[in-house]
Amino acid sequence: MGRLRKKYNWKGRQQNESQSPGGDGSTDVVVELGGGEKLKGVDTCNALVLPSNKAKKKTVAEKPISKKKPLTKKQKKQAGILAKLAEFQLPESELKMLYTTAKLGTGDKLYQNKGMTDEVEDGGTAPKISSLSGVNRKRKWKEEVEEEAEEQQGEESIAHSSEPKEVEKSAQQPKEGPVRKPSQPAVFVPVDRMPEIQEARLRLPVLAEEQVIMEAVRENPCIVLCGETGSGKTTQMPQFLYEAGYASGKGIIGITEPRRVAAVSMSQRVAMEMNLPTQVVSYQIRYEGNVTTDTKIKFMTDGVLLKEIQKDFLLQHYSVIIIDEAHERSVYTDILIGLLSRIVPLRNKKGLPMKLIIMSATLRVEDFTDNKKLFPSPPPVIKVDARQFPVSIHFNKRTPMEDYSWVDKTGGILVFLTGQAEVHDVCRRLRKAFPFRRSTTDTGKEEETFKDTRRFKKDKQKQALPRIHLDNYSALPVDEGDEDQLAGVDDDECGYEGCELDLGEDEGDPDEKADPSIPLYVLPLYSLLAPEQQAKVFQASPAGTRLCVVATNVAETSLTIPGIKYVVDCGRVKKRYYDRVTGVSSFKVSWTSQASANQRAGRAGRTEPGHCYRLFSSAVFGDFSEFSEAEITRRPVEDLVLQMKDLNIDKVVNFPFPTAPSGEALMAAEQLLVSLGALEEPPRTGRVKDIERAKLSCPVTPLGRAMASFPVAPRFAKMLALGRQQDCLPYVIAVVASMTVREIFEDLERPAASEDESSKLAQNKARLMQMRRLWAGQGPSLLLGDLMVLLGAVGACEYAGCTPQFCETNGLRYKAMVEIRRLRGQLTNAVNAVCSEGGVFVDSKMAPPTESQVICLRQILLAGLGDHLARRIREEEILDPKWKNGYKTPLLDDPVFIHPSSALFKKPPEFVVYQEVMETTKMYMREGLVCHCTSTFYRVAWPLPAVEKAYPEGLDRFKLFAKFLLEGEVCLKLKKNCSVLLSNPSIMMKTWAKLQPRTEALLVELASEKVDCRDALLAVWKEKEKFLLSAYCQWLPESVHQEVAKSWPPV
DNA sequence: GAGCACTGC
Repeated sequence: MGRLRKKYNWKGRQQNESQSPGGDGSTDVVVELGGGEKLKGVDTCNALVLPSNKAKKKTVAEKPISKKKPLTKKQKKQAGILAKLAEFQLPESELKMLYTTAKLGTGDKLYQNKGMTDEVEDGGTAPKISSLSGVNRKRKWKEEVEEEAEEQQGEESIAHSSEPKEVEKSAQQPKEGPVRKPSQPAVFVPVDRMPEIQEARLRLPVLAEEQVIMEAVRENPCIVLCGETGSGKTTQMPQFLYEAGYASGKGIIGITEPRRVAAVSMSQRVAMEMNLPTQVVSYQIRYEGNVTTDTKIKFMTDGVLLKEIQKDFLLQHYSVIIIDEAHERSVYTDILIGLLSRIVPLRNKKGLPMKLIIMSATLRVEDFTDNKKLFPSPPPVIKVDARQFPVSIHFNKRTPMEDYSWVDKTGGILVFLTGQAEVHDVCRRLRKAFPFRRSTTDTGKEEETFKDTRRFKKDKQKQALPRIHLDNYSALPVDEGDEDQLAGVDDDECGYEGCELDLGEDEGDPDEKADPSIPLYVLPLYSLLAPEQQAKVFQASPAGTRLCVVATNVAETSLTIPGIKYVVDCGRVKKRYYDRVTGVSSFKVSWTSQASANQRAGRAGRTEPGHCYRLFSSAVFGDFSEFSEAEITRRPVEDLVLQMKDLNIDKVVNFPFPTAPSGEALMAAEQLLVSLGALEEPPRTGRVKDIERAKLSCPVTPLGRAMASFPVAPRFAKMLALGRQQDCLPYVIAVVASMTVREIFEDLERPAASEDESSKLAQNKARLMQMRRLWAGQGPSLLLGDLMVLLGAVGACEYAGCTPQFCETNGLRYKAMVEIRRLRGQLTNAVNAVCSEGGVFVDSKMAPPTESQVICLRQILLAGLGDHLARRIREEEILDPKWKNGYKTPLLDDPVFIHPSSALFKKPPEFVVYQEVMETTKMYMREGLVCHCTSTFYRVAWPLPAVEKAYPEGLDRFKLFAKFLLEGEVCLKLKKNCSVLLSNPSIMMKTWAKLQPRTEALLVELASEKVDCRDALLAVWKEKEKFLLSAYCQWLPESVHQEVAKSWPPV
């Protein structure tokens, strides 16, 4: 109890008690709980929602201790002063004005108005209290005002040690003006929280550790904070830092989240808790944000901060960076940590100290702490408890290997499966097993469900699955369900071998017994599901039913469904795999990790004690890997490498990755970037060792820098960089945007929820096929293959105003189209930023590309995908009947195929370029583009058919003609001189051609008579016989001049 | 002749 009083920032935590005018403590608890209940379903916060009985008890118990006891003595005194001072207090409106003027002066005054009622006793001298001496503040906070700057640079200085030395330091610090400030503050910035918020905060485990955490922050440049979901770290850590003055100077507090929704909702949540406007607690995500010059706490997605580092490597705008959800090990998070491990010491050296706080939900932090390359002296790890309710884990006695999507155990509420198809399959089986009848409620949903069942019955029969005793289900009284009976029926239906094993386990559990008696309200949930369908899981389920969400991994991290008590976990995940050698992608289902299984289980304990049913045995669980691998080790890294090169990190191998990508992956990235012209070509001569080393440290080129400024994959960035030709940029932007956004077309194969829907799906399918043909165009536009379909779809959708209706009738995914629209906007800005005279804009009425634009577009697209070329396997090469219609690629032995959904499927061209190869039932190419190229291709040296190229306009026209003339293509008589030419004819086309008198002479003469073709030349020679002679002779040694002159003109 | 989990700039 006494301990609580001494806790760091105890005053901050209790201020509501003393300040809220009418706040009487006793009712607070009730009020708070009421409020908490209201929050149900919102769950924007990991911690503050859904107070439970347990939480209630805790609060009640805690309250008299934490509040009343420590307060009475001092607080009373303060309250007296407060009251007195309040008489002189300015009205809120005037305070607001002070707020802005204060901003012009010292940062310390900035916050006075906020906590005025609370902190007035300090009067003009801002309420500065050392964040560290906060422990003792109660005793001596007034005397210690000066101690404020005590620890300015004192990474080493200890909390309460206010030795004379330190005080001296403090005296010097203020003089330094701009250099002192935010990251080593010693102020206490009051926050005016609502009483109920304050109350709720106090229950958070992380609050109990505030002192420890803040001491660690002050003493160390970097700390690691571990706390599971429910600890409150995400919402509270920024507040601790704010109160400790880390946002009082010029620097602000930055927090990165791996998802946009989290960044937005957390900023709103924290703003609400702190009673501050969103101009002060703001967010920034890819396409939007509400950051202002007043922003002090900024939530953002990790990619946003990475882009900011490109603009200002030292992140001088920030005094603290918090990396949230670091355990997820997203690539950007990993890169950020690596970069910040270098930025933080640099900032300290510069006298602009900065703090780094890495927050993780698991204790797997060795990759950060035991990595000497990353942090030579390991950062301290602070662990915080989580306010989670216990979850009983039930393992299967035996793990069925064939199929794991059982129905009999889904008495729970949240079911984890691996993919859309499974989700829909299990949904319909559950609906059948636990029919949801609308007798008690209203709406026409019953019908839907009924039809649904019928429809799937048909489906089932089609699939020749084991017989189903449908009668058993429908006859089963809704309120008399018996688990065993149902399970038995289910056994029958699925015919799973392992079905017999698990029923006994649940017998003793009264909760379980009751489960099947309630009809289930079954909802699917996965990422690609339309948002309005997704939203259903957050709405109240119909009366008399029980919510059962059948979900993929979205429910593990991205979406938190309120009120989950039971979790059923199949123990598997579908993951994307890349073959590092061939670049082929595939999806495979595999066991998940222990950490991930525990995370899934934890979803059952958010509101009350829960249960987790694992459809695998504990032995199998024991074989799971402890954690999932870091993403960076499982995917190509060319984008990351380019970003790093742009930051002048040439030797990417030496980068302090928390987990490094493989050498192969780095090498492949470097090679691709060189081939795209983003990196300088490494030397090919010299010592082998040096050559090898140089291959992994190619510096970035100017083109590479431009590419790095485009927020898309390097291949696409290259296309954008080339896009200016022939006014193609708007098209390139549209194509790149649509290739970047995944799943543009609605999945029309998915099972429908009703007959209405199913007929609609069929209709849409037919229409989409028709539209695809239309979009693919005719004649030359067919050469763009599927990209023309994309371009057509995007153009048509935009033309129609990008409405949900248009998308629905044309089989387009609305969310994807909106994303494309925003991405087009962003790319347009990015392109204009690099090349201002371009003046590109997003045209909602973009006309289809002209023929010459199509040809140009094809070349541009090929520049980014040059190595993704495939050649049709000729009749005589077919060694296996399966190779029919197959294509050969440079890197794969096996043939690849055009996907049946491709515009090119029916007329397979000789050559195609593809975006990627994905292995499903076959190796399929995605997004094909017809391709003709000149000369030979790649290391396989395939001869490629020639293609007509548009003759350039302007001076280039004459340059090109001059080149052909010199090469002997225009007048065959000149061919024999080719071998003695003083310069290579191709230099005519070089930008520096002007530097050579002979190029200039030839060009000037051709241009003077407008000679750009053979006919024009012959016409001029008729008039002027000696035309071009002297200019041509400049290209030849004198020894042949006479002979040339003799036979001039060479016709 | 079709089957793709999940994210971030």
